[in-house]
Amino acid sequence: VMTSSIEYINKLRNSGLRPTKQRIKICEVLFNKEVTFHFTINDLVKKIEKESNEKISLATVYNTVHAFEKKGYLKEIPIDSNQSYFDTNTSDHHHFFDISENKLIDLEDKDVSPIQIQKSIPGKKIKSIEVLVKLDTDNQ
Amino acid sequence: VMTSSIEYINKLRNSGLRPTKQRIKICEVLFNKEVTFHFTINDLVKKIEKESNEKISLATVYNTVHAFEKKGYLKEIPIDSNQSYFDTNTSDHHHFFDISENKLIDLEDKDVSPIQIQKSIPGKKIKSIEVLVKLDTDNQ
DNA sequence: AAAATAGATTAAAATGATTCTAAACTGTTG
DNA sequence: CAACAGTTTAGAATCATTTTAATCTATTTT
Repeated sequence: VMTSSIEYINKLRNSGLRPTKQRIKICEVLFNKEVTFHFTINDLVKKIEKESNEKISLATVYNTVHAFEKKGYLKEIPIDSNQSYFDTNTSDHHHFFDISENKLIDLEDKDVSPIQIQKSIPGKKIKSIEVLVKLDTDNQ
Repeated sequence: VMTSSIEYINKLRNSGLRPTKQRIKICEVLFNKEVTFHFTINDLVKKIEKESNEKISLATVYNTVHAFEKKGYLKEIPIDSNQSYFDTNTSDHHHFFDISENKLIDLEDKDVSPIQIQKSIPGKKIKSIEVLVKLDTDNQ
């Protein structure tokens, strides 16, 4: 899916985010793909450096990723780690986490039986349900 | 459940861990309760300071918690956060995470419908399945 | 179209959780 | 008791992330 930067500019403006050079570049790296993917901030910085000549400050990458997350263009995936993982696939779905390779793999909704929670806490409502299936090498 | 330190000494010895003064104290703080609970390293340090007069080095607390986790006496719960959460309840169960209060709540096995994963990855086997249900304040 | 302003970017410093280091200490074994 | 391996410790180091405060830029106002 080749998306022209005009579309990103509109997307950003419509979200109340100024379409800066840096944000447009980050949109291109994140969303100008036919496939969704998982990344850490560190991965993203490397991807940006690789796919463009301009250097973007680390603080800007953090700011932008958080802004995009807040707008719902990215999802953060909680993993047992001290690093944040993000997903450009913002649809409702769960994950495998391959421990030996430190890699996330999407589980489609059809791959996981529907989850029902029979307990509720007064005054609280469910915001999300996330399943993380950890995988290990199978040396049987 | 009042457990005497003799039992912890045996538990530690049987696990190949030397029963040091510090480890026994940490056992008392973690396991000498009729209820299980969740904690961060920071919580635990405060608990130790409160429940005893001896000061334990932060490095020792980290070492011991990781040693206990490896032995299966503690479980780490992955949360979207930069802090590690641990659980003294090592049985198979899932969690609520109350976002506004930053607090974990146990879900009993009966509270969650059985989860089946229909996808498999060659050469990998499932090590764990964890459900995290995020809760938000219900201001309807 | 220039001026004003609100928002964004930046490098560098600060923070905070966690890990490492290397020296002193202690439980265990012979 | 001596010797050894495993532990503890304070403090330094590390690493991801956030903050700071100055500079810059997109948008709005004039």
